[in-house]
Amino acid sequence: MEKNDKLFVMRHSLAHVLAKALMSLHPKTKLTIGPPVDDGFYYDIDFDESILPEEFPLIEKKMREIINKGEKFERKVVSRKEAAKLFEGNEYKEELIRELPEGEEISLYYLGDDFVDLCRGPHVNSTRELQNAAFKIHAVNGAYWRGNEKNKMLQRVYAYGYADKKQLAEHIAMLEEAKKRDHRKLGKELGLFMISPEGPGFPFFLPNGMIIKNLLIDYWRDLHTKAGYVEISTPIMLSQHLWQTSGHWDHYKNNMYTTKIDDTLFAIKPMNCPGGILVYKNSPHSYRDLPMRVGELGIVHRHEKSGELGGLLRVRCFTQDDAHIFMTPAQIKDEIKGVVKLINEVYSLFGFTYSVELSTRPENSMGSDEDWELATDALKAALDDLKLDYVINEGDGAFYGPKIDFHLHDAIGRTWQCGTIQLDFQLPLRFELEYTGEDGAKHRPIMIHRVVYGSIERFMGILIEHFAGAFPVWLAPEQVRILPITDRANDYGSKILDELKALGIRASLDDRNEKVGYKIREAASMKIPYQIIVGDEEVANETISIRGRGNENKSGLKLAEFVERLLQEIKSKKI
RNA sequence: GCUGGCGUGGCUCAACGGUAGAGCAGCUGACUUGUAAUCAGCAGGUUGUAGGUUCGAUUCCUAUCGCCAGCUCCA
Repeated sequence: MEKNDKLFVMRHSLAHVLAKALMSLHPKTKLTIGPPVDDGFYYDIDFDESILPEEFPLIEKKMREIINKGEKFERKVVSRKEAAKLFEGNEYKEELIRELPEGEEISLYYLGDDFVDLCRGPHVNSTRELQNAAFKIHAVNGAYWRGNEKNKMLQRVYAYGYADKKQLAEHIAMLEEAKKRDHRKLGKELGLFMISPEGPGFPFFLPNGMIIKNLLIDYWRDLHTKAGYVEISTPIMLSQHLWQTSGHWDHYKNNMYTTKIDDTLFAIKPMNCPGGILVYKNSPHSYRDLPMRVGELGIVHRHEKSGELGGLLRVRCFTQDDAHIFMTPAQIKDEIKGVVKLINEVYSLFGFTYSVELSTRPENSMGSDEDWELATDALKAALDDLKLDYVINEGDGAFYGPKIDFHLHDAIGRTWQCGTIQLDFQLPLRFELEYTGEDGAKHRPIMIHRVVYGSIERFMGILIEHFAGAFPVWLAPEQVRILPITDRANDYGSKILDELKALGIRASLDDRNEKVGYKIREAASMKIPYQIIVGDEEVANETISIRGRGNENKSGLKLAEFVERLLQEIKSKKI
């Protein structure tokens, strides 16, 4: 949504209508801000009583009344003094006015003669232009003033907002559809994973989910071996001393689980890097060894706040498909490009669309300005070289360096950081890493921390929603199910099963005494890519009938023909 | 962690101050079936947990745990 385009202006105007409606229903409300968002608009208010969902229709009715009156939006430029006087007693607006840069015009927008808001605009001329607009208040949530958890929590009233009823209905229908592909629901239905109340945020992989996880890992290993990576494994728990050296103790302690062994404090690793660094330090290195690309499927634990957990997308224990690259400064750009290409290859394989963000230095960080600048520039240069579109996320980097993040979308359009490439000058310094250069002198290597999947858990969550549980054949926990029509075909089915299994195909035989319709229904609801149906006819002719996802229906096939096609699909990782 | 909502058998849902009900799944039996649910029977919960109010609580109140949405934070 472009700023100032029609939809944006409409939503923004509706936000003012919402504010006016809220003010008229609750005169003690203090208005703060109310911008348009991707699917509508919201308004943040400070009001002592809770706005409850029961009230939504009432608010909507009030909004409709305002719209039907055809009230005018009128812009008025005022002095700082006048603005301050007008909003006296509203500390939020006072703060906003105070922070407006000297010399900037302060504009107000009146809506009718009894409502005014501090606003840059633009707006429609009259609410008459909103006659066709369709909106629906759908939530009220807490939100900190200016997004800072130290500030007061306000009430954010959210509404969907579209140009007309049809578009609104489509959006709501889309959300309903999206619920069906929620990975938590599918994870349960398809037997992929579970999370027990005995371990909030600690996912269990069930047999079907484990098949997918292992396949993702197999693919990852293959890809990385080809890309010149080696693999290590480092301990899940290491001494406090190590985390003090790495800086995690100062910057990340609140998220770390610790335990005492004898008299020494240990921490369960929240990140794999310090372990990887100990491996690097285990032996001397020459410039000839660099770049060294060292991968690790590391299980990390982080104490995320309880309210932040959600399915597989945000957990407290996850497997990072991590790797650390140790290199010379001259190698930075090529290495970053190499990783970007790797990530792109993987995401393309699954048909994901993703967005790229470059995150810069956060407040609570370590290292010198020069290093940060150098690192940030190197990341930018690599992205520019590859001509990738990206947005800059100011202050969102890791405490040890800037990063490039790759964001994937879930079913309801939320984005989740998965892949990330982080450049790090700090840890090599703290751990005094070195290599011997061509000149015979010691030099300090630079590190890249990078993940492709991000975490296998989160990636799988996205994957489940992306495919709505209907995984590509190469990933499907069960690839083929054989359904005999009567028990006269059971032996034939069993023979087919043996042949498929011998080829490494994940197949099963449903020889229960049920009608074929029942078996089909069950196999289809498990989203199994192919069903082989065999009855008297197939037994007599030594053929098979297949049912593929997507209504494919063929009979009189030879098993060999089908197998050939199946193996091809698996090998090519067709989606 | 914060704000709001929710928490009934494996799953989906009903009842809502007066001894918890259905469908699916499960088990048993019958049926041998041709492309998305064959029929019958049986079994299964004291309503997240702990208190409280009440003659009586799944239903009301308090605390607590968990889940969901959003905020904050993050792979």
